[in-house]
Amino acid sequence: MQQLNRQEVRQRLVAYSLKATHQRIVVYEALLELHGQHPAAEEVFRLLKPANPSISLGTVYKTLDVFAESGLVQRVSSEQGCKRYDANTLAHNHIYCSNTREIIDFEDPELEELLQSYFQRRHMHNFQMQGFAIQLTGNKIDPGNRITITKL
Amino acid sequence: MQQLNRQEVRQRLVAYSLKATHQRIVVYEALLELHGQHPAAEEVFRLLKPANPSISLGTVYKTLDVFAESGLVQRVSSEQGCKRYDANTLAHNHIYCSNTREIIDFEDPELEELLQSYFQRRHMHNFQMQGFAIQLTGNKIDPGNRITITKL
DNA sequence: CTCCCTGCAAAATTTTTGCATCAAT
DNA sequence: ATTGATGCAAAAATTTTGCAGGGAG
Repeated sequence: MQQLNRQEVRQRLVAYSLKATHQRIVVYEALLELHGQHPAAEEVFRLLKPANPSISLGTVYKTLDVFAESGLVQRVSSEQGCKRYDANTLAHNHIYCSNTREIIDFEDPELEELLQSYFQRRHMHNFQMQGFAIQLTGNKIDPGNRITITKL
Repeated sequence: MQQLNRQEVRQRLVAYSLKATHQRIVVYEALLELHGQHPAAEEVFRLLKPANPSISLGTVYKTLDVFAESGLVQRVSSEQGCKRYDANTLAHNHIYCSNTREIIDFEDPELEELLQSYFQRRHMHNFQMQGFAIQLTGNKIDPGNRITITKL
């Protein structure tokens, strides 16, 4: 995720027709900082609170909801039973690790292209497709290390 | 989803090393009946309760959890922030409708095969892949009708 | 008979809501 | 100045837990 300064965050909020309040700015910055972790509201709040002692948990909930509705961030599917968010609206593919319960983004342009052309050859009746995503499930061997994918 | 009688449900529970209690049987039957709806615990409970007035909501929660841990049913990813379950452990592909908030199963053997062979040509470092799933997002045009997919 | 499952109710967790006040445009 | 966002606290919704009694193997 790219690094954004205050001014850029402001502009991005405005681009999504959102009032650029201080709380919204810091919530969005927290999401950027927690990039790759797909945090729930509570986790965003915990990160924010020390530097912004006056912010309230309710506001974080409301803000994340507004962000998701506006399309500024994505709600991420999870099996954990709580709402989780991602500032990266481009990467849609996720790896679920059943060991560590992590949700890990991955991008694979070749795979996207393969699916793109596959779905172009299908016709959906009564459905307007907006996008697709792939999820891999499995286990990290070494929980402390990263997962990498290479061609054979 | 295939129709199962009591005896077959019993056998299936036992096959997953689960004691075949009356509550487990009716919870599993409810999941079969709600096939395609990916219900949360509460919805399973509502369906069950009239015919089984003595069953408790807590038991439904525990039972669904036990089912998911044993592999008898799947937890289904959702963006709704509650745990949802599916008795169909074969179909992994889902369509999310942002209009109706439905999660709709779909199977597409050709697509599975395509992905299967794709992933066989990749190597995952530090990850043991167990399976993959595709999710389509979009909108049902007519909420009252089914979605169908055909080749062009 | 034994062990695990169940019902119940309380507690914990997560999320939403109402309202007076405050701040961004 | 206006409008909508915030903080706070209460309420609602969801999920977990502890324990005494009950039922399956």
